[in-house]
Amino acid sequence: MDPQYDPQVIEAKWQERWEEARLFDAEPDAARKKYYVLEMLPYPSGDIHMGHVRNYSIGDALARYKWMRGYNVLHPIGWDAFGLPAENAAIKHQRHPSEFTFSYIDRMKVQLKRLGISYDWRREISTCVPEYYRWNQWFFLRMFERGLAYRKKSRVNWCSQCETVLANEQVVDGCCWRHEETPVEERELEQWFLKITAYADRLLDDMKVLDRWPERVLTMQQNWIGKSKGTLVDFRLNELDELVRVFTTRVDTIYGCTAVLLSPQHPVVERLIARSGSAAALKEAVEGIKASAARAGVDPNLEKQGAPTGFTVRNPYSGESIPVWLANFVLMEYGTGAVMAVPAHDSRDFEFCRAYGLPIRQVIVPKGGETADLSRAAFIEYGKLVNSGPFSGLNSEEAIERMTLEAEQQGFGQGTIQYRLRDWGISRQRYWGTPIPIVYCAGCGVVPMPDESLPVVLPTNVKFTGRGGSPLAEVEEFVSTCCPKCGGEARRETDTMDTFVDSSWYFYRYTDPNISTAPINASAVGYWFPVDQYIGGIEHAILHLIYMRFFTKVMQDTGLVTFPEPVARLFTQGMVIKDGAKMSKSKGNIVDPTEMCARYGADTVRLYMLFAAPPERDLEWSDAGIEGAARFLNRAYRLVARHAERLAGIVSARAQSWKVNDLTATERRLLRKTHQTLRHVTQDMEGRWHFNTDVAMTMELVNELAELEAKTHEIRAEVLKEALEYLVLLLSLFAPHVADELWEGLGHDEPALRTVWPAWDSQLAAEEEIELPVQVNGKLRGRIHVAAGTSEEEIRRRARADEKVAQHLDGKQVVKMIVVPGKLVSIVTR
RNA sequence: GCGAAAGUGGCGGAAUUGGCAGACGCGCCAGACUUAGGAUCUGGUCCCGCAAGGGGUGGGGGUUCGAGUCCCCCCUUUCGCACCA
Repeated sequence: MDPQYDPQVIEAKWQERWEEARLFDAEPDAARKKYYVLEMLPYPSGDIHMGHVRNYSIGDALARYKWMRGYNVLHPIGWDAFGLPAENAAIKHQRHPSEFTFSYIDRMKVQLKRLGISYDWRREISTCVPEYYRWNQWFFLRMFERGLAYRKKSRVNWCSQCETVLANEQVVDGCCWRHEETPVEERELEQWFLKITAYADRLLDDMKVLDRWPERVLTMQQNWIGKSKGTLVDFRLNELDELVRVFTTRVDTIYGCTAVLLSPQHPVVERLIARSGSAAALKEAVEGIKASAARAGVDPNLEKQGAPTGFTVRNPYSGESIPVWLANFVLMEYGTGAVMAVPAHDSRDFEFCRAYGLPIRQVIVPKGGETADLSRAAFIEYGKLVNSGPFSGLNSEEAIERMTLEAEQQGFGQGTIQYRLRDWGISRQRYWGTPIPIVYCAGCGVVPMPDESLPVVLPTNVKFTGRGGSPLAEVEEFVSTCCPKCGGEARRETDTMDTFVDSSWYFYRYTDPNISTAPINASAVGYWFPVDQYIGGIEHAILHLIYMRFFTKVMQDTGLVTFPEPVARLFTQGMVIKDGAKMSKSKGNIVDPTEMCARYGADTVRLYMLFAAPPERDLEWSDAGIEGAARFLNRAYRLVARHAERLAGIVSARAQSWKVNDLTATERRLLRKTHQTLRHVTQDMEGRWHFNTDVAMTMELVNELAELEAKTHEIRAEVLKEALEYLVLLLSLFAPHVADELWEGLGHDEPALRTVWPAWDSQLAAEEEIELPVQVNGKLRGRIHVAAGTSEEEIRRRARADEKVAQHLDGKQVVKMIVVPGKLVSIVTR
């Protein structure tokens, strides 16, 4: 074989061979155990980036390992192909988004293939083709039938950059998730929603199945769903016949309520203005609070502001009359849009009431009997009730129960559960997405398209003006249609679906990507599911990863699947950063993987991605670092190549056939390192996933081999071959092309992937001579060398006898001597 | 503010259960080969000290024969949530 390492030649050769051999094609096979490795599908933005490379390098190492462990491995890839960037490019260049999308897919596919990831390319899918998105429509219709897809007018988040609505999950810090500088605006729009809230409890409960998901992701989802148990209480207005309903989790504090606070958007506010003696002033106050509430949405440190309405309500428990105020921090979207202010026991109310001089009245005292200092802050913990009429003396927990019951019996309130989670708004006023299969008929109203009529195909003759509004609304042939029910004139829905719908079920489609009679093939899903390992970025913790779970639950309810959760194990990898910041065009700190592949080869880039940091942490790109990876592969290649020809015909000694005593000291040393490395990597692949240490150990093995090269004559060919073969197999997880080249050089016809992953021999891996450090009073004073299995008594004797140790023991009395087998000896003196 | 994770050489990082801190790689220093080197190879490289020795894992305290690792307090960074009533 070529003594020089030429990654470009080698990588082209093996990519071709793998493809010819259909090496990564997987078909269901009941006789074999399956393993489904999934990486998040990329958006075809035009170029792959280092984040992709990292993601796929991790997945590929796992997939290749599982193949060699005898699994039938499904490892697919596809394209999240609908979306705004293509449409924006279309507007800019006056070409169709599909042109961009497909040319970008072609281009990224070339780049992706250049990496040599073990994908079954036959299963590739693109979400923007009618054969795929018709099933989005199909799912929508199933949800519509079940009342899970519904239409309502509501205040929604509008991104002026995207020119469309965003779901709540897509708003980050008051700004658009794609445009971090663009604050979302509020608009009133008729929108389609998916009723994810109906699944809130199941999304929470089923987390117990997700025991191999990162705790962090589950916590984030839990917080997002935000379940809280509380009480609704009606306060009657004294001045007019209206109720103001509040939600509280602390009804036990209600005797300390000194005001009721309204969101400026609360519907009762209009009626208060109408009945107010100073309507103009009140109206002005409302507008002022509205404005400051809007700012509060963006600036969390904004001071609490409010204004009295001049109206009062009656506390249904105490009968007391208390004032009604407007407050900028009361959210219309959560609870009822009104809260009871208990300044003594809620820090926000405390801040508010103190600012406006409203009374602060303590009704809870600490359980232990100590006093709570209410001059600086509220006492917000549970405690014992005081000054609370008949409930005085109760503990908070008990009081909440009793007082809620009281409200129910008296008819002025009830126990309830509130969620922070809101329904998923999926309407987008854009073109490049799945048409919503609905028509509006003057006679029949909102009419779903029948299944047989699917797909509702995106028309192609669209003008991309960039003027905003749904482009489909401008396409008369699309909009005007017949009502499927009565045949009369009707108009089509012109919004398209959020692209997160596409990615909510794509991983099912991989199991049979071309099935045209149903969204998924139940028997293929039955074989391959659940996804054994999903790998992707943490940024989808509460976007994609919650939508996906929701979809599966709907699929379970419609009988499509039989399980509640699609992904058994999730891994979230860290970002690739440069100069301390995420790589981005705007920062100009992008390192192009394709360029790196051209310079160093894909194996080097991939190896570096795995070596530079443990996978869950952020990885700082280093130009010098990748040089190191390249050097290592060079060294490894040349090392194996030097011996390949001589060893090609030799049959390797699989470890078991050797008796340890048959080996020369040099052979023993070589095989020890070999099997130690094999042990480390194997154990790590089974769960810990610190690939950086796996690569480091493999480097150590190469270093050991290089060091022993001078003594090659002391190593039998079969032994050297075993060591080199195992080295190559280890390498094949991280740098598969060069590994296959070397594997072939060592005399194998089949790629390394077709080999059974070797088992380490614990006898060979064991150290026979152990160096034990000896501490005297906690300080390292000497080292002794003993054979493995030396008795403790002998170790004690040897430790004392060590010259340096003896010096430190001189004239002292040994109080204690601790021998930790295999670790150290610790002597304590007086 | 709340929650989580993290803090180790000049840098990325290692130390799986409380047991030799700094594996592996980068960088740097010295040397070899060379017309040349940003190639390759050899040696060195936590700090102070000629050495013996001493110090050292964000800071302070504690438990222990022994702490990067466990406990308490504090600081910093990153991420998530942020008036959720």
